[in-house]
Amino acid sequence: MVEYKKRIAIHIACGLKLEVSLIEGLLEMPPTMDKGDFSLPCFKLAKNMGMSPIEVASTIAGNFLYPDDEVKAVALNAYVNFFIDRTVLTASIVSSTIENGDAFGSSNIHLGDCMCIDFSSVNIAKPFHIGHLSTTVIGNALSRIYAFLGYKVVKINHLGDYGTQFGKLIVAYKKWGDEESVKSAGIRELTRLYVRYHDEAENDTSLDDEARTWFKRIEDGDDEAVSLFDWFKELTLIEVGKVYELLGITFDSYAGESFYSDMMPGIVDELREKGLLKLDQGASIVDLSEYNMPPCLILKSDGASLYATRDLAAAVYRKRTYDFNKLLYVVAYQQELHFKQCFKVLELMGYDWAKDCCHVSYGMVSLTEGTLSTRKGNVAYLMDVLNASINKARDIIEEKSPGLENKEDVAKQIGVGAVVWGPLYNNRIKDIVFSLDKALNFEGETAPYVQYTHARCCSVLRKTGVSKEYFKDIDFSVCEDDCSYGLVHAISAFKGEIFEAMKRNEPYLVARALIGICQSFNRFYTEHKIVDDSRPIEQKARLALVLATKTAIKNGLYLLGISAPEKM
RNA sequence: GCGCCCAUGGCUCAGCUGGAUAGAGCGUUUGGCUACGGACCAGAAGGUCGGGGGUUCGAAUCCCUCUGGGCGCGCCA
Repeated sequence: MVEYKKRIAIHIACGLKLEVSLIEGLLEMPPTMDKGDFSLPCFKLAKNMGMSPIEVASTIAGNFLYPDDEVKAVALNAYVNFFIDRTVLTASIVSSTIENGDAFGSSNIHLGDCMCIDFSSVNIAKPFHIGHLSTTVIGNALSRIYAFLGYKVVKINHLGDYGTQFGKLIVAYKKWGDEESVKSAGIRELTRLYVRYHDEAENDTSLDDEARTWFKRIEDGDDEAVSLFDWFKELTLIEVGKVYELLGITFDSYAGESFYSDMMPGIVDELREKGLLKLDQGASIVDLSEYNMPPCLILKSDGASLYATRDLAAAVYRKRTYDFNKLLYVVAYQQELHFKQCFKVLELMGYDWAKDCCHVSYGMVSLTEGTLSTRKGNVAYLMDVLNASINKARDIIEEKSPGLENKEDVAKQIGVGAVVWGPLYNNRIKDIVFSLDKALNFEGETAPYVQYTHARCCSVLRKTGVSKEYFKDIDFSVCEDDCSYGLVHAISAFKGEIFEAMKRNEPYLVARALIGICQSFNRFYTEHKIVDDSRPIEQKARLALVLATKTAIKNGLYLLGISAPEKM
């Protein structure tokens, strides 16, 4: 498709003696299929050539010649519409899809490049709730998309395992908790303790002093403090590990905030040596007023490091360790200023790779009851949501496919897919008001719909039992109808959307491309009889289309981190 | 107060560097299983693209302004 655009542009440009790139930039996708595969609006050219747009269009169309008549030009008002030979294009796209199989849509243009991605970043002793869903699934999808385009990807779970909050937790545990309850209820018990701490601390300020002391003891390596903290950390990792396993997500590194704590003095020294550090109201800052930003706080007046200090240390460490070409932070938009400041400081430190750092921000998640808050106990645990969805999937399977052999696995694949779909289907920046009903929707533009379409393709292919050998010498001229050709277009668009998704760090482009393929396919499916022994030519061509569709859907779901069951 | 972001049918959202009648899904409504999976498909109703200016042959898209909402703005992360 892209190749055709280029070639069409060359033919036009040569005829008019103009730059190819100019014409290529003007070529666009027509709004409807009856206007062809590409179109050229002639308004701008008309200005250059001193003719009316309509005259230009008919001139270009009249002079347009393409070898073997493979592409035809038709003038329509001020536009020239180009029609590619449907049989030729279908053959090219379908056969390349089938040949490439699992690699269809992939590329090696970024081979040798490295991308580090900081996402999910769970907090120790806090539950994995729906507020973490976006960073987790968007980060996972981007990891796969980049890897698909050749990148070596390093997935980092930047654990929130540092701060006074852990002192608070220890205080709460020692006052109101016990080993047994924590062992049996895990994070939920820790959360209960944490919430209680905040309730009690409202009337008792001495608690905060105790908390600070306990945190200091963690930092100083005090045995009791450290072993409690390590225990909480272990419990957390076991529990979130269950969610990651269900989601099929793995990490290459769990280096969290505490991991960088001993690198902090080095960063502070470096900032000082480079003359960036300034004392202000007792705190050490990097002044960014010149760049129209508030100062970046490096050290508190008591000398303790801050959030930004650790992120600077982490970035430097990652560059040194992985030598990335790109470092993505999948973090909510609330922290936009923080990252802008960090990246600017890195730049001022003389690191030209600061330009490779990118904050991939996304919208806030709230419940209909209001903002999520662990402290206020207003949470929806991700595991609960996933289980509700899996249960629903199981019920539907019992009803519709009682004979399915691996029901439980499939219920998980579909249930998880439905929940994960939400943040992957819309522009990242949109805020989300979480609704269980919507998360558990299995109809329309949803993951189960895509999975269903995939299973349908598999079913047809299974029924005919054809092998790879069967797909030779296919006559695609029987697939020239709008419905079939629309499907070909949808499959063809998929490849480009993967690239665009990487460029914009927007997985939803892949998800939307998938929906497009599914809608076209289901239309095709109801309009055409695919399996038909009496018409072997049609059957072969259509089955090839089915196989190509299946391949594209499978790869697309993979990129989004969603399973593609063959039966459901 | 300053800065960033958002605003498209009842709801949730697409709309590529400005281009041909603004597209989907949900919901509402009318139809379609004696072909290969109805978790599906076809049709209908429903939009002054938040308001107002401007640039342009052409604006949902770019600029200005107003309104409404979200987020951020020094010792939390």
